[in-house]
Amino acid sequence: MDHAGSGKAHADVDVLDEETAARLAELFSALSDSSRVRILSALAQGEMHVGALAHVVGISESAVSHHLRGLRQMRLVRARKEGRFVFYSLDDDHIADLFRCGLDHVRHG
Amino acid sequence: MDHAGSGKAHADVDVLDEETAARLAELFSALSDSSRVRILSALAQGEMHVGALAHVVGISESAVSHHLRGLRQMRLVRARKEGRFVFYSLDDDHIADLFRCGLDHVRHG
DNA sequence: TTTACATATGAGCATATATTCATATGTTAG
DNA sequence: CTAACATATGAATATATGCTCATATGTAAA
Repeated sequence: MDHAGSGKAHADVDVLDEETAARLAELFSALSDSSRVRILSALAQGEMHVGALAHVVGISESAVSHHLRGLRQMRLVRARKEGRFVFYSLDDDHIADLFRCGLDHVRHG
Repeated sequence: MDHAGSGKAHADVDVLDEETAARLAELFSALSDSSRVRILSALAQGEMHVGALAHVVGISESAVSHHLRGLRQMRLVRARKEGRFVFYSLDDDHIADLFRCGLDHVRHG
C-alpha cells in the first residue's frame, strides 16, 4: 500500500494541494508583470488616480485600467471614487510586505 | 520645472525603475504557476530527485525538468548529481520565506 | 442640454508560456 | 559492448496574457 485514496500522492511528502497551489500561483501571477509591479510600487507611497498612474508608469490609461481590474479582483488594490477620478491604493500592508520580500531577494539574493 | 531628465518620470513619486521592476516581476513569475508552486512546496521539505517530484506533483518528468530549468536559472533551486539521479533543493531559505509570505496572504488575507 | 474629461471594458492581435512528444545526453547494470 | 534508466532539451501546439483601439459609462463644466 504505497498510497491511499487521500489527497496526498505520497505519504512521506505533503505537497500543497492543487487548489491552494493554484491560488498562491494566482497571487504571484498578479505580481509577475513589470507594469503591475511599477503600479504597485507607486501605490505603496500613497493613493493615486488612474491618469497619474499611467503617466508615472509610462503606459496608457487603458492598460492601467485593465491591470487595475485584475488587481482589484485579487483584492490587492482598493478603489475610491472622487468626482470623475478614481483613486487607487494598496488594499492592505500585507501587499507591501510581500513586495519588499521579493525586492530583498532581487537586490541582495 | 515638474520633471528633470533623470530616471524618474515625476518628482513627487518614485516608481521602481523598469529594470528592477522587470527583475522583480520575473521572480514572481517563477512562482506564478501551480505546478512550480507545488514543486517548490515539495522541495521546502527537503531535496528530491526529478522522478519523485514528477510523481508527487502529478505531471510528467519532462514537464518537471522544464520547470526546474527555469527555477535553476533564477537561482531558486539548486541541483546535486548523485549517480543517474539529480536531486534538487531550494537554493536558500529566502525562497521559503517568500513562499510563506504568499501563503499567509492566500490563507487569511 | 452639449462638450470635455476620467475611467472602464470588449475585441483583436502579438507575444509568452505550459505541456506533450520525440530525441539526446549521460549513467549504471549485465 | 548493449540495454535499461534518469534527466535534459528542442519542436510543436494550445492556451494565456498584455497592449492597443474603439467604444461605453459616468462626471463636471459651459
